[in-house]
Parts: sequence; structure tokens; C-alpha cells
Amino acid sequence: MAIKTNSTVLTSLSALNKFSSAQEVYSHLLKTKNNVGLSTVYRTLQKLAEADEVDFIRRPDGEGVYKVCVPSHHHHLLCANCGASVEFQSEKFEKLLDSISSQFGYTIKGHEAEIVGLCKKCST
Amino acid sequence: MAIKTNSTVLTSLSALNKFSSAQEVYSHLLKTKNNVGLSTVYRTLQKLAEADEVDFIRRPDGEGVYKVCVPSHHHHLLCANCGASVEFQSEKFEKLLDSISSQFGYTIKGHEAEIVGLCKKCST
DNA sequence: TTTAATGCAAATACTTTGCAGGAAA
DNA sequence: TTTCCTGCAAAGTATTTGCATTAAA
Repeated sequence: MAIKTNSTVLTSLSALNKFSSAQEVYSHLLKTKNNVGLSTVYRTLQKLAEADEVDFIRRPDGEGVYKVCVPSHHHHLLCANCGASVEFQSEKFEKLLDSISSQFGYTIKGHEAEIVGLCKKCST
Repeated sequence: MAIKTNSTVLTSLSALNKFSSAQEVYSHLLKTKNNVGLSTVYRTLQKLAEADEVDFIRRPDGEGVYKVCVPSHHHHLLCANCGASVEFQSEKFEKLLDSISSQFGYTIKGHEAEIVGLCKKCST
């Protein structure tokens, strides 16, 4: 039952409300008494990411994490310490990205430019 | 003999001349008949990165990669397909990054903003 | 019936760690 | 001697895959 699994995972991701790894989604599903296999979680998240229903990025430690985001084009500001994230849109930023990357012959595809820093709490 | 290992690894990284993983450096060292253990390569690369002698970033697939770079502050443009990279410096970019991140209370630390796209060759 | 999804266990790949031997101070 | 470095093997973690089972079309 593909559709049901999709929505189960999506619901879990929404509840978590932050970039979460497959493992974290899996744990959360266990806690909420949803019986899903770990591999199914991995497969479902990959599918959702391919369909642009969730965003996929990597934490500084290399773990892949997913999050339900606004559908419009945006980038992320990510906290290296606690993983908190905010989405932002900036025309200026897009233009500058284009300008810089085209200078070197590069083409930017999706919203593949995450900025890693420290959030307010973690930068004290 | 720490110093010797450091320079052996640095030499290898320079020869590779691109962002390379610990595994790749290790293979290269084997080919060039330098007998170093894999864990030593990992440990040495980590040390070099902490000392800011090499740059460390993550490939889109999550593998950690290292490269000898110019010592000044810069960012990277990374090809998602072949891994090619260029370094760039842009006052405008820095300012915009600062402006955007401070808007959300974030502080940017090192050169932790890599832009992933497709290089000329891979974007055809 | 034919196709697609699922769970489990096994297999990968990268990375870290414990430990004993050896080099350097 | 004392401390640090190294290599090997073992362990750990994240992720993928093979396969038999089951649900859906």
C-alpha cells in the first residue's frame, strides 16, 4: 500500500517538524505505533525527495535528512550545532549565485546551496 | 613520526589535486608505494583539517573529502556529478551571506557555504 | 494473474576505536 | 621511561539490496 505509507511517513516528518534522518523517522513511527520497516522508510523518503515533496540535505556529519518544506524555491540556513533550520528566499541571493556560478561555467540546479552556520542559541 | 606522515598525506592530496576522500588518498598512497595504514590516513586528514591546512567538505553522497586550498577565506563551487570544484572569493557574496544569516540570528563560521551545481562538462 | 510494495536479514561502504608494538623525547 | 604515533583488526553507523511474502490492480 504505497499511498498509505507515503502519507504515514509524511505525517511523521511533519510532526517532527525539522530535518530528520530516516532513522529518526523510523524511531518516531515506532513510538507512534506505526509498523513500518526501516528499509521502507528509506525507500519512501527517497521517493518523496525525488518527487520534490520533501527536501533532502546532508547534515554536517554526513547523515541524510529530510523535511517537509514550502513548495516554492528556497534555500536553507542550517545550524551546524543543533540542526535547526530556516528557509529563506532572496532574489538577490539567486542572482548572485547565478552570476558567480556562470562565471565558472557552472549551472545551479535545485535549491542546492545550503548555508551552514550557528543559530542564535548555539552561537552564544 | 607525525610530521613525516603529515607531509606524505599532504603531498598525496596535492598530487590528486581535487577533493578526495580518505579512501582515495589511501589508494593513492598505496600506488605510490607509501606504506600508511587507512586509519592513519583518516586521523591525519582530520588533524590537517582542524589545523586548517586542508579544506573539508562533504560530497553530495555524504562522503567526506579533503583538498589543499589557498589559505585565504573562500567558498567552493562543487559539481554534483563529477566532483570538480573551484574556489571563489566574493565580497558581495560574503556581505549577502552575513545579511541573510543575521536576519535569522545565524552566525556564519568558516567557509561553510558550498554551492552545488553542475560544471560545464556535466551540464551539457 | 500480473505488478508493485513491504519487511527482514544480509551485505556494503565509510569511519571510528581498542590495543599492542615501536619510535621519539 | 614516558609519551606519542602507527597499523591492524574489530566495532559502529548509515544505507542499500536480495528475496520471499503479501497486497493491490
